[in-house]
Amino acid sequence: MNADDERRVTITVIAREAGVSVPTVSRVLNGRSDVAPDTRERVEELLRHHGYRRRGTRAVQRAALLDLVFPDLDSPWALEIIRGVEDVGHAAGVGTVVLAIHSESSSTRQWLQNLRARASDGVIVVTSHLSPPVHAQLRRLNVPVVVVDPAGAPATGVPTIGATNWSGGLAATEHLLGLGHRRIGFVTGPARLLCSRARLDGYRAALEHAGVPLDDRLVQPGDFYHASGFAAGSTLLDLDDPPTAIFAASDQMAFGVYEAVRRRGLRVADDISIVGFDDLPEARWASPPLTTVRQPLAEMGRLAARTVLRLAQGEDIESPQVELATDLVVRDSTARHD
Amino acid sequence: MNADDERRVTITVIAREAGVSVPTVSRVLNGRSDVAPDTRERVEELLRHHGYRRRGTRAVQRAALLDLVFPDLDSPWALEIIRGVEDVGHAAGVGTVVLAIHSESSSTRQWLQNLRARASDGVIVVTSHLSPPVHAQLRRLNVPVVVVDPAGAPATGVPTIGATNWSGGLAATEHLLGLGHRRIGFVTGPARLLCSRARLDGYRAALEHAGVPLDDRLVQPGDFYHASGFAAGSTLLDLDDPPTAIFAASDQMAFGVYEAVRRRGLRVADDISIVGFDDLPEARWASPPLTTVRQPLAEMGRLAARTVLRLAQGEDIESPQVELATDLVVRDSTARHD
DNA sequence: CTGAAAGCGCTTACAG
DNA sequence: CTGAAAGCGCTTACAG
Repeated sequence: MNADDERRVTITVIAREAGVSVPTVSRVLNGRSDVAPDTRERVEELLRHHGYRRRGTRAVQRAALLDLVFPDLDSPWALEIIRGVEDVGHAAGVGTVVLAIHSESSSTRQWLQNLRARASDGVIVVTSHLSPPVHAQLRRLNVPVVVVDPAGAPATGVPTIGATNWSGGLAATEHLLGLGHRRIGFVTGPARLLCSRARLDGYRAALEHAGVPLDDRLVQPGDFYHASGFAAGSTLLDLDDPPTAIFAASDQMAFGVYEAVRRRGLRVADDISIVGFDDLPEARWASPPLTTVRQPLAEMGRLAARTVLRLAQGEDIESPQVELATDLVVRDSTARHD
Repeated sequence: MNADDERRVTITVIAREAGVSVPTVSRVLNGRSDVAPDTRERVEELLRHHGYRRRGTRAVQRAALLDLVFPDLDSPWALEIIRGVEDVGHAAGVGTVVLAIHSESSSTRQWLQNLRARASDGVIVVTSHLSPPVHAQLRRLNVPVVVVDPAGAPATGVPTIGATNWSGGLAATEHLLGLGHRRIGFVTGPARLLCSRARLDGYRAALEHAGVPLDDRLVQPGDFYHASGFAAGSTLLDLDDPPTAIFAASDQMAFGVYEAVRRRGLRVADDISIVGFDDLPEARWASPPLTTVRQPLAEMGRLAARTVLRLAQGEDIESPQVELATDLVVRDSTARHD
């Protein structure tokens, strides 16, 4: 970052190359309306090409900063990602600004303004979608964006970092099949999220491959949160022909299923096997410790931070769409069924 | 923040008042060594008095930023506080920079430099201690500091925000006594932390008041983490005369005790009552849901953010040392013992 | 140890 | 729509 800082272009350079005056470049930068379209375009092109970033006085150097944006901060999930990003940022002398945009677009506008004033080096967006105008604005400011755990099809040109959700769903289900389970319940995530659909498809693929017929009643909807796991687990357990194992598409929902099991005087593992998805630290603390599909959340955060910092320095990245491997972690919530 | 921004003093003003040149003030600001002691003192006094904060060009206005410093990001605990701080910061248009300093002092130095470049408005330190030189440096930069959950006696003049740990320990123990328990185990936190000692004293006070003799073997050491809860719980359960209830000084340790109970083929509540401390979201997700002492972590974060922002604006705060009320939340992990 | 001078990157009136 | 001019707050040589 340092060597680069020295040779960083200033608006003086841009102005010279564009054949305009310094104030004109300043106006483009500030999104003023009183600039001729061609002039604006020429200047913007140059800004982009040089990777211009505002620097105060020569002496008052910019502080390195990274924005990490969550839809909400209501899951232990978020902390794992924060940890990964902070880790890499910290080592690189870059501060991590954490924020939850909830769903208000007004706060997004304010954030963009703040981000601009801070001259953030990059943005990491988790799960959520930023609207196209917001993406356009970030592009204008030449602030690179990386998406972690993309909710849907990624915006063109935006690198994404996810996990192999389909393989994870497959592995979890195969684990249960391997233990002799044939009636396996599944608690889904929100259908609008790509990762939910991939996990469900992995579950289905495993059953199909094993020649186990699909039973729609065994697939219950959830939203990744605890309460929905409890509800879905209750429904499954109260079926006339209940499953002998339940695979929940998130650890939190798996804990909800635990409680549904307990309420019925049953025991996890002994009476019914349960598998989760995420491998939050909580999975190890559950009683019994939860068998789950590990998603390397901290590592995803680390990779996202590294990627966005490289982009900020104008370096190329190898691959715009990355999926890190999931990994089945077998603990004590699953047992053989004969 | 806006009205204030306009009348914010510049180094030119300070220089004039101190009867020195602008470069001299600049040197003091940057901690250069080549300034006469009296000059430095006079200038620093003035800087402090005016609440000087660096501002780029008139136009390049500062971005509002807050630093939230954790020793580590390894507990769900941290997320609750982040949430509270982010909430208030966000509403005020202030970004929240989250960081974990682990224990390396080298990273602290780099952070200070970064913080200075960012012109952070304030620092919230959680649990950990900042060394006196660091405090001095922050004072020089005129950056206000607030400590959340103070580890020990607070540095003079630094506001702290904690919880009523003693009352919480008392309430939890009284709850168990009220259910008829007489042999009540206790799993401590790290002895060096103030909050650990307060919780233990609350436990002792309740027993004493109830005329229940203290038994040292019922008090087992822990460090707030899961593994220590499991170990301490195991020790307690294997006693010749085991307790009928265990109060763990953190939720995470309570979950460790859950597992020790399960491993022995016992059932939480039915066979042994368990109480935690914190009321992390996880307490609700445990099976059975955990009876625990609620610490309003998010609220503590919110108050810390509000306090530091007020200090940043030169406003006074009512009370430098605040303890928010804890609250016993009774769920399903405790039952009557006859 | 200190100041006068020069300069930095940027922005806002002010003209045209 | 654009530039020449003035100015901002700050810093770094350069002298003494």
